[in-house]
Amino acid sequence: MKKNVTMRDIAEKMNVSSVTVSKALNDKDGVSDDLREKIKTVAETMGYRINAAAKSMRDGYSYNIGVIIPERFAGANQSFYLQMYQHISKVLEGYNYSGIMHLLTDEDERNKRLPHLYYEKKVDGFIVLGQMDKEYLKEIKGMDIPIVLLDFYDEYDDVDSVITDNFFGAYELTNYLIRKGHQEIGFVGNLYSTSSIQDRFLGYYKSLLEHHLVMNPEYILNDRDEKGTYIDIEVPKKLPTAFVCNCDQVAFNFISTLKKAGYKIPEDCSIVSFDNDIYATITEPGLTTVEVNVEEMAKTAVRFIIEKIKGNDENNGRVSVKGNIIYRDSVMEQKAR
Amino acid sequence: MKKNVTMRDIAEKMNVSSVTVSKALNDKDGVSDDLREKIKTVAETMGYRINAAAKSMRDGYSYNIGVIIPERFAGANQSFYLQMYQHISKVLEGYNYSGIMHLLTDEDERNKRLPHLYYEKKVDGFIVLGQMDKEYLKEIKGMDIPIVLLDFYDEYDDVDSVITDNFFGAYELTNYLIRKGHQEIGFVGNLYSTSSIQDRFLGYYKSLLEHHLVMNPEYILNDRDEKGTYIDIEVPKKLPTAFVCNCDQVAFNFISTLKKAGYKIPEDCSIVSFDNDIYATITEPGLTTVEVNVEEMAKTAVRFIIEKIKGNDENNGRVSVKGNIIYRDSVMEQKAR
DNA sequence: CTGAAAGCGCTTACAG
DNA sequence: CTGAAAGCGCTTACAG
Repeated sequence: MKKNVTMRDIAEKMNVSSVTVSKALNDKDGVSDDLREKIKTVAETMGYRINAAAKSMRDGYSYNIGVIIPERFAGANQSFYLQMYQHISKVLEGYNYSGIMHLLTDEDERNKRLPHLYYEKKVDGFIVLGQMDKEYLKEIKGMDIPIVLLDFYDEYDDVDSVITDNFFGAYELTNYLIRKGHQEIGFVGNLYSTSSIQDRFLGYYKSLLEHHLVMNPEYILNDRDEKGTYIDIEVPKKLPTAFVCNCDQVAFNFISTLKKAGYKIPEDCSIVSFDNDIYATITEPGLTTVEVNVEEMAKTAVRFIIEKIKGNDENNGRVSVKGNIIYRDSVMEQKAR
Repeated sequence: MKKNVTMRDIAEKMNVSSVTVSKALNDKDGVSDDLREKIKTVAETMGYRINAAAKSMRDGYSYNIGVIIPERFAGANQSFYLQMYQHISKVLEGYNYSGIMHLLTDEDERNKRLPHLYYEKKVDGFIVLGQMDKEYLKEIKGMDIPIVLLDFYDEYDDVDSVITDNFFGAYELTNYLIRKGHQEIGFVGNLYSTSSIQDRFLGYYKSLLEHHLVMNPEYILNDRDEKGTYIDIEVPKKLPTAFVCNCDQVAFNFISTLKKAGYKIPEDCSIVSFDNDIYATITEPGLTTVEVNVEEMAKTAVRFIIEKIKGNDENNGRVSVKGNIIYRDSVMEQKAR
């Protein structure tokens, strides 16, 4: 098998020019159909494969997109961003692009060191996956290639971002509880920890307001410290009839705490949450939860970045992708009392 | 900010040739230290970034490695290969390489369609992550670039592979049970399903043989059908005092089955398993299990592929990476009876 | 120590 | 419909 078959090799073999070969293989005008077919056949036989580097150099695109993920979001039990990357990678293939993952270390983030992918012009744009230091983000925004933020947004609206509709998801989830007859509903999550939790809390709150239900501060439970480390959740003396938890893992922890305190789920207290990750299925009972539409988010982010690369510099702003409620057995109909 | 600063731009600005700029920036001989420093400074100021495509074309390397993962191994609850990819990607960066994930669809696998990364010469080699169809593998092996198999091996020894030491891990795990006084030890896993399970079974068996303990066929329990779908595990009338499960998830399922049958773990039956994934910690009690050394496996696979690309065509054969036993609370000392 | 020339493999703009 | 020329940005081998 010959190692490096080039267009010129094919051209020589067929006594045509390499220009004609290029046109034939790329389905461009300027070759007769007959010759085109012949060239394609010979190319196939000779095992011709295009040289991406040469093409890249010629037209100035690398056909690669960098996906920046802060390393702290890619730990052993956090597969969410890895799943997201997987979808991105898959969607990019459909555009003839490749996705290159870049794990951002805490150190590089602190020292504002941009990915080597940037310094080598190895990518045409970046999808930035996961909230990061503001100063670092500013640095990222200073690059002269397009970026799209994924699963978080910047305070300034000058850059596109694709996020889950946390607000609306929690709102729908709470509406569902209310339809099931619940009037006293708590929330579990540290409101000062992440933007997602805040939005979920506010969606929950809006639902309460809309139904003229009271938000009882004693039913707003903290689940983690400022650094994000989970803490023991303090169970109030008297329980509401339901809780909205900010994520499945916290729901899992909380249910185990409630069980130890002698409560039965969902008989004594209904629980709903967010993510539909593994914790939603291993909890007894299974959790009614909002599934994030990872695929749709990936598709949207990729579409935006490709558009920008193609030169369409329209600002898409902040786009929310709606999740779906997955119904399981953690909610019980509440009789009026 | 100027868009595309090239070496020539720097050269013109400084009244030297682009050859000199190239030498200076690449720390090659042939430039005075003084000039070198000046060039570097100017390059920095002008925001020069090397063009990977041009470099690639020149020296024939893409500085990319493809990582092929069969799509069925990258489902929502299977983050193992994604973790592995993440480590590969990280290790590659240290070699100035990038890892590009390619998800192999069942369809492409059936039709023996090679990754587009290959047809575009976009990668210098492939790490093949996860067992796949033999016919497809043959196709892969027919490519004219280096490959390394990761987490599985081929029946022929002509290609390098890096695997977990399943055999030795299960052997050590069983030895541990025996040291704890267990004499009747079962195994959970379909022996005809995957090579990993087989090897784990054989390691378990060797430990029994070495200690002159009987392998009771009634204590070898099936956990899945031929397609890999988990089935209800049939609990034997009389239990041995311990079981080696082929993975944490199965241990999780099995323990839940045993509990429902009224057994207490580890009092009535000790359990050990493999993987140290999320199931090892959510099981009550936590599982004593073998942790796969993902990082070391990634390092080894990357080292092999880079060596091969650099032209060292020494055959490394099949290399096993040892795991570590993580001790938790699923094993109880067994008093002699 | 410095630089002119050549070439990596492709594609576009232009001439015939 | 076909092809000669030029150029993308770099680096190596060679000449001075």
